Amino acid sequence: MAARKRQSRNKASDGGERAFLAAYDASAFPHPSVAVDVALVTIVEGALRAVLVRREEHPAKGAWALPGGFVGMDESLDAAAARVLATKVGVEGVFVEQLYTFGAVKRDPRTRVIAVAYYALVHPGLLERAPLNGNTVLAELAVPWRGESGGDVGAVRPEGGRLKLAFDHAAMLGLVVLRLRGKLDYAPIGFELLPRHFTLRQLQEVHETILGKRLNKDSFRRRMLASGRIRATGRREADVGHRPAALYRFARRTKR
Amino acid sequence: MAARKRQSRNKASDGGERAFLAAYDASAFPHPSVAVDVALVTIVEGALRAVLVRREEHPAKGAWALPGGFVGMDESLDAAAARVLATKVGVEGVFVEQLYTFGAVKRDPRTRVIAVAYYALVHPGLLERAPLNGNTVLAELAVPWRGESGGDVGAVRPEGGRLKLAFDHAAMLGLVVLRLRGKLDYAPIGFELLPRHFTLRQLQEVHETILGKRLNKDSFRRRMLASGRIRATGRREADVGHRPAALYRFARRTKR
DNA sequence: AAAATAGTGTCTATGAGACACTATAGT
DNA sequence: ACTATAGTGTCTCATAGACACTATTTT
Repeated sequence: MAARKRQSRNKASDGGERAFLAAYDASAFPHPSVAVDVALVTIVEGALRAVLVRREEHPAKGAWALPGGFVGMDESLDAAAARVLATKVGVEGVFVEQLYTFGAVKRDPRTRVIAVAYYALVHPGLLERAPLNGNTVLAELAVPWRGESGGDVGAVRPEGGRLKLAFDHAAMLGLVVLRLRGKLDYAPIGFELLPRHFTLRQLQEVHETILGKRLNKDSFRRRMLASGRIRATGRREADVGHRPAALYRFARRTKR
Repeated sequence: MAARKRQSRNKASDGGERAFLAAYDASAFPHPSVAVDVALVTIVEGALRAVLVRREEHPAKGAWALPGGFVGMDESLDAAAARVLATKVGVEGVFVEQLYTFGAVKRDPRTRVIAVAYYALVHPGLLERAPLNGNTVLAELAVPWRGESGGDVGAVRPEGGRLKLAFDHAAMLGLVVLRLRGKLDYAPIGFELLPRHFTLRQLQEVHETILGKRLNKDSFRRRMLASGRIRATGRREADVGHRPAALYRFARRTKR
C-alpha cells in the first residue's frame, strides 16, 4: 500500500486494478488527522486525579490538555495510546481502554483532527517517577454532577486554582467519570487504582471516590466477598493505631 | 515536533503563529483514512437483523459489509454516520450511537483505514422502502455466545445460508450485541425497535431477543410499569384471537 | 484502659421469580 | 362454550441497608 502511494506523487499510472488501488492512495484526497488523547487517572486523598500537560504551542496555548499524540501510519490506536503513556508520562503496562472518538469538525481550530480518547488507571505509587514538573500536573477532577447524569468535568490544581482545559478535553474527562461509574460494578476497575494488596476499607474508599457518594459498609463488604473477585492473602495491615484489617488481592477469575 | 515539518511544504515563512499553523498542513505527512461503518439493526421474527451490503470492489470483494463511507473533511463523525444511513439505506431520523473505533493497522489490506463503528436501531416497518435487492440484505445475526461474554457475531441470510463478513465487521456486530445487552435496562433501546404503540408482550419479546434468553413475564411487567418509561395510551390491540392487550407508548422523561 | 476501626449477626425493606387465579377478546 | 393470552394477587427467596454487638490492634 505504501508502495502505491509513490505513483500518485510521481504521477505514473495506467488503467486496470492498479488504477483502482491508486484511487485509495492516501494523498489522492485530503484526510483528517487522527490523534489519541489519554486520560491517566488515579486517586489521591480521596479524589480522582488526571495527568494534564500544559500546551506550549498554538492552538490553545497555555491551556491544559490530556497527554496525546498523532497516530502513526503503522501503529494501531491501542499502540498509540500506550506510546503516549510511555513517552509523555513514563508509565507502562497499566490498564488502558478506549473511551470514545471525538470528531466535531471544528474541535481543533488549526485543521481537522479526529481524537480517539482513551483512559488509563494507575495506582498513584506508580506515578512517582512521572515527570510532574511545571508543564505536567496531576490535577484533581471537579465533577459538577451526581450519579450518571454526565457532562463536562473540570480540573483543579491540587493546591487550588482552576485549570483551563484545551479543546473538548473537559467533555473527555466527563466521559471518563461516566464510564468509571458505569463499569465499576461489572469490571475490575477499583483494583487498578490500588496497590497489589489492599483492605476492604481502601477498596470501599476507591468506590466512593469514583461514585461520588458514600456506600454502606456492611453491604459493600458482603458484595465484594461474594463477588469472587477478591481473595484473602492471610496477611493484615500493620501500624494503623487500631485493629488491623485483613489484606486482600484481586482474583483474576470470577468463579461462578 | 510537527512544527519542524513546515519547511517541507510552504517554504515562504516567518516567525509567529502563521508559521506554526502551516506546520499542521494536512498534506505535509501521510494520514490514515477515516471511515464510519453503521450497523442498522432491527428485529424480525424474534431475531436480530442487520443490513449488510455486498462488496463489489476489492478488497474483500464478494464479502458482506456494514454500510459505510469515508468521513468528509467538513463532516462530523455523527454526520457521516447519518449520511451513510440516508444515502446507502434510505433511512433518516433514527436512533444512532457511536460504538467503538477500530484501528488495527492491517484491518483493511489496501491502505490504513480507521473505522468508527456506529449502530442504529429501527422498527422493521421503516425498512420497507429500503433497497433490499441482491446487493443489500437484511441478515439475521447469529450470536454464538450467551450473556455478556462478547466475541464475533455471524450473519445468516433470512432464508438460510451463512454470509461471509468483510474486514472486522463480525467483531463490530459482536460489540453491537454486547452494547445492546448492556444498555437495555438503562437506556430506551427496546422502544426504538417497536412501532409507536406496542403491547407489553411485544416489548418483552424485544428484550428477550436482544438478551437471547427468556424473561419472567410477571417481573418484566412490574419492572416496565414501575420504570416510568412507558405510558398507557388507553387503547388496546385488535383482531388478535384472544383478550387484547393494552397499548403503551414510550414516555421520554423518566419521572422519579 | 482508651481509642479506633475490623468484622459478625440479625432484622427489615425491596424486588424478582413462581404460581394460582380471574378477565376478555375471537372463533 | 372454547381457546388463548391479558392482567392481578400473593407467597417465597435473595439481596441491600440499618443497627447492635464483639474483636483486636496501638497508644
